[in-house]
Amino acid sequence: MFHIIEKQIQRLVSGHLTARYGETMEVAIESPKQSSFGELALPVAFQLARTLKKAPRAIAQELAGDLGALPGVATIEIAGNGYLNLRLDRGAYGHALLAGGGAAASTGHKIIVEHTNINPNKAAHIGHLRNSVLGDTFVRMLRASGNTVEVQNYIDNTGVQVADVVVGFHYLERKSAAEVAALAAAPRFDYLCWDLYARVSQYFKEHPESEKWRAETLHAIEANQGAQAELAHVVADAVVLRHLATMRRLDIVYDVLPRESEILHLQFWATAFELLKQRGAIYLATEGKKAGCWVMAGSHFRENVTADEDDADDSKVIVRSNGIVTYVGKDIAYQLWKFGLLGKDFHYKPLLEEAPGHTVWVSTDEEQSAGAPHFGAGHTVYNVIDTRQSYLQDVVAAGLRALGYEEQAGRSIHFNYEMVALTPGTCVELGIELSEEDRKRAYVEVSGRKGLGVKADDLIDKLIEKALAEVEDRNPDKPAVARLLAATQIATGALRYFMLKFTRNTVIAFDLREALAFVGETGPYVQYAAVRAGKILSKFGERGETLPDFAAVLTQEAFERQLATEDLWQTVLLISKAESALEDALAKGEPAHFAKYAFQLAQGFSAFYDGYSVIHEQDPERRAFLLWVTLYFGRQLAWTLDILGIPAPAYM
RNA sequence: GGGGACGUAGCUCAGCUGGAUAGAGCGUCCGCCUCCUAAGCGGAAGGCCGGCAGUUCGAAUCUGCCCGUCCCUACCA
Repeated sequence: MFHIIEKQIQRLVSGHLTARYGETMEVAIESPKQSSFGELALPVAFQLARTLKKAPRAIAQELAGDLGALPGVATIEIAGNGYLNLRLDRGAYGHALLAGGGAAASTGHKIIVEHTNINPNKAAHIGHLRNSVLGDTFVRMLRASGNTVEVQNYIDNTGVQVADVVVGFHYLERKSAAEVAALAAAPRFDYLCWDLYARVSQYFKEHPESEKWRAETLHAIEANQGAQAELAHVVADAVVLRHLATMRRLDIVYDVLPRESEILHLQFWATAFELLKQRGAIYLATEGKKAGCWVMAGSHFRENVTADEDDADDSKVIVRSNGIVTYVGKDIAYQLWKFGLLGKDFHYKPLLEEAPGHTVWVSTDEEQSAGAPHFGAGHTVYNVIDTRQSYLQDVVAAGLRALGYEEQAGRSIHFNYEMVALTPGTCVELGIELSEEDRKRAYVEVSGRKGLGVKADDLIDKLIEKALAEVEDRNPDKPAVARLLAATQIATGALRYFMLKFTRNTVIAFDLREALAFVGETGPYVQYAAVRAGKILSKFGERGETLPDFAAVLTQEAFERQLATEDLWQTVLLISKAESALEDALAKGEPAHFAKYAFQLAQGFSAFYDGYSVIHEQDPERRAFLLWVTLYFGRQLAWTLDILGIPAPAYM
């Protein structure tokens, strides 16, 4: 509701400025520093001061006089050096809230969000969790504001990481595809791969000559022939299913899994390669370290480098001298497909039903796409990828530009975020051994290669265990199944909120104690507010009472009387800002901002809960009003939690 | 060497395109459950916003320089 008023005033004031001063400008609207100053603050007088060469306060005075009555606004005051502070007409505002507002309008463009993208060669860890939670929440935010969104989870099933685990099974363990398939059928095959991957990495370090196994394996995989290729399929397919299962524990699902194997087998890369060569985006290096490689010149993706300054050292290898394309090359082909620019499409087959009525599809090279939605061909593409890969993302975007797709390159957005690292303290707590130098660092990077990290499923298990103990303690009378469900929901809420509370460019120094916290600024705190609101209403029902006819009792005059109480007005105002908070967070591209709003909303309700006894209230009008606030809060918080992907438990 | 991010309370972090007395959580200390679940609420202490200069009516926010931390700069991704 608040955002509607905000926009309306913005429009009216902006129109007035154009008419009065001939100034066209975006009218900024802020919240006053103190709530006692009103609900909206306009610093326009400051903005105008420059061009009009007048004191801000004088301009503010003029504006206050000229603007006249604004709809929904009770008073306009001049404050400070020239602020215009507006107070809303509380009665009218409350009454409008009761009547309800409109839904978000659809934009019509398809937005593609690519996230998760975990190499299918080991278990998911907390770093991957940040990616998935960030991506999934952003998707929910986009959808809640009316966008059509397609969620893609790119599977690099032919890359070096999968190859390394295949090396482990084939050369070190000497296992056949059938034997590995049997292992893969057991629970948590991804954990087994986690250890093997670390072992292989260590083996390569100690026996550099054995790295030829990796090259052989990569060749076999790319050619899709031989035992290693078969093993790669077994490993990658099984681990992908494990990743999907892990993410589903956090209510994260996908629409389609485009796989690198199809990028190769369906000649996506070959097509892109031809395009890149034809348009001179890449060239064959003939001398130096990169002789024999197809490279992209540094001037394409680096600023401040002119073509004649181009240094072979700055160039990026797209195709290795042994003929194998790099990840970046394949990603350029993939990006082209995402925008519908490649002139080719995958075939698709249903992989599994992730939720009732929701099927996740996977790319395939065999024609069997019956019933598949039309994937790809997006208008805007968000790539949720950690910030360390900025360089590679720049190369990919440069690839699009070099092919003449300037607009699409601009709408290909690297939704970057910082890594999750471990504090040395947490490593000690988890029994992870650290080197001398690592121990001195503020934090150490999670590394799959070193097997250094906290596995996602382990963390979720821990959270559920802790939540269950609390739930059992508080709800001994509830059935075990229901308690487990509540504990699982609390764990999900705690984890998702934890991953979201940091802004994207903050390195999360993962602290186990903080991640396991259920008090303070946490998911469970927010969930608890929802539980309490629900409890008020269920207790009310248990007493055999029925809700009043709000429209009849809560007239505009009644709202005016009730909202004259300052803290109640602040509570209602806060509840009405959910849509506004979403818009703000989307504009900033910062899910953390929306998570923060959820927390503030819960804080507001907790104070309300403490300060007012709803069902024991004697005055009928006040009681109806308090009930309405409770209902309104419940509705807005449910909407907010849903967008954050945080479930609302029945009790806690 | 080049590119980028960061430095705000004891700790972990928010602070929007400059704006009114710099915020939150944790931790510490003090209060609050015969009353809708205390995973809660109220209060207190705690800050030269890394440093210096500049831009201006006004700077945590913008610019430059310095100090410190981190990431990237692979024929890994």
